[in-house]
Amino acid sequence: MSEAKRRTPRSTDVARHAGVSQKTVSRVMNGEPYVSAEVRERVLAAARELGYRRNTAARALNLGRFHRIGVVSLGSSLYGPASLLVALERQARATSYALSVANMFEGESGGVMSAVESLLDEGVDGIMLSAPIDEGQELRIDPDIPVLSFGGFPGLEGLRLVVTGASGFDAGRLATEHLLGLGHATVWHVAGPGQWSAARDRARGWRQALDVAGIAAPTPIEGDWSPASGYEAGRRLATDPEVTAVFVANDEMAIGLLRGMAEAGRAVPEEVSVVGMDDIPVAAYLSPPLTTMRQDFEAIASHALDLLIDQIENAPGSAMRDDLPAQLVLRRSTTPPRSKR
Amino acid sequence: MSEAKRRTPRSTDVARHAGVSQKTVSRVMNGEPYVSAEVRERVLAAARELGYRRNTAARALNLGRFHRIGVVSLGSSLYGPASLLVALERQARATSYALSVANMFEGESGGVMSAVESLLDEGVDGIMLSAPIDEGQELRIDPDIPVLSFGGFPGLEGLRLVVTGASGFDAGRLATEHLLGLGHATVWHVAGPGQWSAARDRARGWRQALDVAGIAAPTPIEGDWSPASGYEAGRRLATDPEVTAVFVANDEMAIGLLRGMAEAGRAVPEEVSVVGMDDIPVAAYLSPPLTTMRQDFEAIASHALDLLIDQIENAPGSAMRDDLPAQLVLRRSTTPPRSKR
DNA sequence: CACCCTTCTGACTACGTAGTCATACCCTGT
DNA sequence: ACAGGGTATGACTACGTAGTCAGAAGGGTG
Repeated sequence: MSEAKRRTPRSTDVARHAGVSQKTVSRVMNGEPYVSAEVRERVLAAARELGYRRNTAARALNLGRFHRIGVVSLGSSLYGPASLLVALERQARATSYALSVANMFEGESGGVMSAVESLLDEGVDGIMLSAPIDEGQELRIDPDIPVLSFGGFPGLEGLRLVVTGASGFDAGRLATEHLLGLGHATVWHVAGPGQWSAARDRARGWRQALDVAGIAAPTPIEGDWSPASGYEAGRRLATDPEVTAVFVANDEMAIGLLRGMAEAGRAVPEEVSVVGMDDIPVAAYLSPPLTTMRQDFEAIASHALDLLIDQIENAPGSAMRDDLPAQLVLRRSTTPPRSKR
Repeated sequence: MSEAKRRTPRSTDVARHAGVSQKTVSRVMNGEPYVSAEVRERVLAAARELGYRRNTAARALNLGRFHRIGVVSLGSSLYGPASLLVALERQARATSYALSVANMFEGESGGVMSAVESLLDEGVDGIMLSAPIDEGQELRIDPDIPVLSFGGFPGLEGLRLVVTGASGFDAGRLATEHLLGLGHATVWHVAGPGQWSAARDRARGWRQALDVAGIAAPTPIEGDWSPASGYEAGRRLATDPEVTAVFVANDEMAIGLLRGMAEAGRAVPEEVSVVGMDDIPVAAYLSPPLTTMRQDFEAIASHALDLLIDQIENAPGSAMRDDLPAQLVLRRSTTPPRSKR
């Protein structure tokens, strides 16, 4: 092998090696019909031998599509968004699409738009808003490019949009029903930030379960997903003896709340039952082990990818809305209230 | 604007609009010299007006570079790898490189290679092994493509490789020195899986601190990063009254260990001091709040990107090795042993 | 004033793939 | 034997950008 001439092989090299035309190589690589088994085999052998790999850039240029989906996620290691991202990447490999991630960072204004911009610069065919936040400003994206958002909010008008829920609504509902089913008179709620769709979904589910039971919903306390805010909420709720059951919108805040309760001398679950959300890996090893809601991120990711890819390849998009089921993971932080034991 | 004709504008459209040649538009977009201020301004205005965006595919095809770095990460939501990923994405935006992530999943054999393959198919210019695991098999990657690994292991030979550490060694050393400094006779270690460079780095740091102090290292217990494995380790260590200080290789395992100790009736920190690693967000809200080691992921990411980009653009690579400092976050899970109080 | 050098601009073309279209071949039925 | 339809292959070309090279315009020097 002449040292000087070595460079990454192209389809013409494979073609020469296999004694066919470049176009035939292209056909084989794309699995097109109308190639004889014998030629297909020869081409594949030549490709293998030369270590041929299709040039993505040339492909994209020719096809006018990049086969790439951009995900706007959150620049944090919150378990929910991080897990969704992992699931998305895994599911994406089963498709012909690659994934690009752009994070927004708290405190940076226009975080979503700057993330979206960087994705558009990369040339993505569709955009996914994985942790949609209402920044109070309109989202300006070319209406030709499909957008999938996990939850809607004002400012999305005029986009080629698909909205899907994750499992927030179902989770909120189930968690609340579980606590009411244990005999608690009502259920308090420590919510996520109101600008987050995910937070609003969970709160809606909670409220609906109370409504169905004919119970007036207490004022929810709004946290920021952090353990610190859960701790604050815990300190506050601990002072009210009426509080016997709390649904916390994520496990990180629930951990903070657990500690707040402990410091205030309120025993969990003896005096206060707590349900978290996400089933983070450490949830089972807290004191007490945390009852929580689990989302099936693989299913959510797969569903979202299907919807978005369908938008990219076919239909000229219309808004829709659906929600996937969540699952209760029963541990020791919930129990019937004193009065019912 | 005629409805039918609208499609994404190309540089020739901008050129026509601004009354210059396509090449001049290219010059302006790339910030090349030898363009008069007046023309530059006109071109930029035209580009803005038309919503022009360079076509990445055509650019990549022409340049022969994709300006994309592939990161092989772990398909889990372990705090460490997840945080590094976030930091990498953030730092990458300051460069001209985009990031692609491919996760490997435990239990899937050849996980690294299949992740690498999917990155190479995307056409990345360089590869980063973010959580390098020794799978016991050689890594077969084209020696032309630079690889940066956070820690070395056998099987990387023959690659165009740069090795850098994260902060594992320093963290292990500092954690152990802290515990010895409190007066503990020795320090036990709950390590991560031996195939992980990160786990080995931390163990090396721990062992080195003991060596320097002239203390024989107890046999480390190997976990798998999960709270469950930490719990097992905790139950085991709790039975040995000699154990008064433990350095745990990540916070998730430390949480499991805390619970294992609690269930066995061993008080932390009164009877056993515990140092974790990572400073996960909930660490401050555990019972007791966890003393732990913090890595500066932004610095690690930025350093790694610099090294890899340098490899891509310049030097024909040589192995090197360095390590960044870690920082002790002092909380309440560590205290001097009974004998010294 | 001729010359050269610097600054600025455009025409032409390569990059590697897949779409379009033309064509050659083979089998089946009459 | 021949028409007709499916099968198999190749020549040519477009995709949008930036590199190369040629050349025009302007300014300073001997």
